[in-house]
Amino acid sequence: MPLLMLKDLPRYECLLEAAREYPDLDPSATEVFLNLLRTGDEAFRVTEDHLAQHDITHGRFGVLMALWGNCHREGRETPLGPAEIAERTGVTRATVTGLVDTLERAGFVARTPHSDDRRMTSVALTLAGEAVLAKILPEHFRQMAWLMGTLTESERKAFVQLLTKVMARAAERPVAVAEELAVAAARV
Amino acid sequence: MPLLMLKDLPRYECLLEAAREYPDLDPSATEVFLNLLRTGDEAFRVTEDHLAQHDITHGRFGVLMALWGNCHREGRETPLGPAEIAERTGVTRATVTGLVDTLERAGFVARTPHSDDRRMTSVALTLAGEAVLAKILPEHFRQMAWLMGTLTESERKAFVQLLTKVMARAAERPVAVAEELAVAAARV
DNA sequence: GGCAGACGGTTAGGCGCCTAACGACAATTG
DNA sequence: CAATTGTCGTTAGGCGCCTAACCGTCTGCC
Repeated sequence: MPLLMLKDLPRYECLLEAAREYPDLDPSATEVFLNLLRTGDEAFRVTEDHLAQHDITHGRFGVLMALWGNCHREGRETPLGPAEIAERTGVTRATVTGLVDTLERAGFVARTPHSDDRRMTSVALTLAGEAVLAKILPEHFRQMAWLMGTLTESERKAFVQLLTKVMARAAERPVAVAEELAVAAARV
Repeated sequence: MPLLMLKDLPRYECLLEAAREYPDLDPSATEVFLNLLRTGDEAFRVTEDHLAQHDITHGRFGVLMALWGNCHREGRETPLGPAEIAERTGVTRATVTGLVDTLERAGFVARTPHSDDRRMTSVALTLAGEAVLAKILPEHFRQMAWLMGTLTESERKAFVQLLTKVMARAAERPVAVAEELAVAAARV
């Protein structure tokens, strides 16, 4: 998350006070929200710092992981097109173009034209790309394990359930936004 | 989070399988990590979309909120300098310069030179800035309340505790990174 | 067969964020 | 009082990400 969050989250009393002026403010919901974004950002930066040591950004890492195989090389050699990579990593095709440019310049991936469909291009890991992944991944996994090291297995399970609930809620957003836009349009 | 996350998180069986090849991979830790980043990103985007309707980005919003008062206007009129804003919002001073530029162009904040110390500049909300906040905040609060609406009070409490634990762990990161860099330096 | 439309990848332009470096000023020191 | 050191805000340059628009290519339908 390229983000930006209030460094010192507001104390709960401050939320309670603000709630008196803004009846829409739900103190406990706000607290969860702020902590969620803040923690996500913090976790993000932990891995970001590590990846940076290998000149890899999260964007580039996402591309490499997508090429590495979604469920760990389902078909062994699975070259993907930029559109497919964009789909799997959740960025736009335009962004993938830039990321692949950088990775290709670094020698970690290679573009090869598709024989059947001349619109398409295949992107595949090079040996250097596999090598850098082999170098990065163990430490990357250790980072995640260390970060969650204070949580017991049952805590982790509960954590994932809570996150999943919120994620499901957020996924309904398009509907809410559509309604909102409709309301906004009606107001004009 | 400017981010980028695997759109479809890997299934747990895939993590188990990958763990066989990479002993450092802790499946449950990885699962929590991925869900955390993904959910944080999703929540981030929910508010991002709403703010965008008012031509406000998260960066700009952070500046406005910082000016609005950390614990909701502690001293009523509290003009801040860019350095202070950067400190509170967690971005660099250079970034604040750009954000304030944009906000000033939009008429939401105003810069005034400091009388005592001529290095310093004060940034304060204008009336238009307060107005746009008054327009945005109610809906913003509603978004957060809606997003957490599926969670009970006790779930929220547990959630915050889990997030806090991970955040505390992440805060230890500088130490770990320092050690790592020392190791890397020793290797050369 | 021919043409409209859909789809692939890229380009152009913009914003947020960063680091590194600058010029102006203030505070500290000999 | 002069020189160093530190701080403040800004600038310059880079990357990731976006949207909008662009070409080249394939495809479906008549």
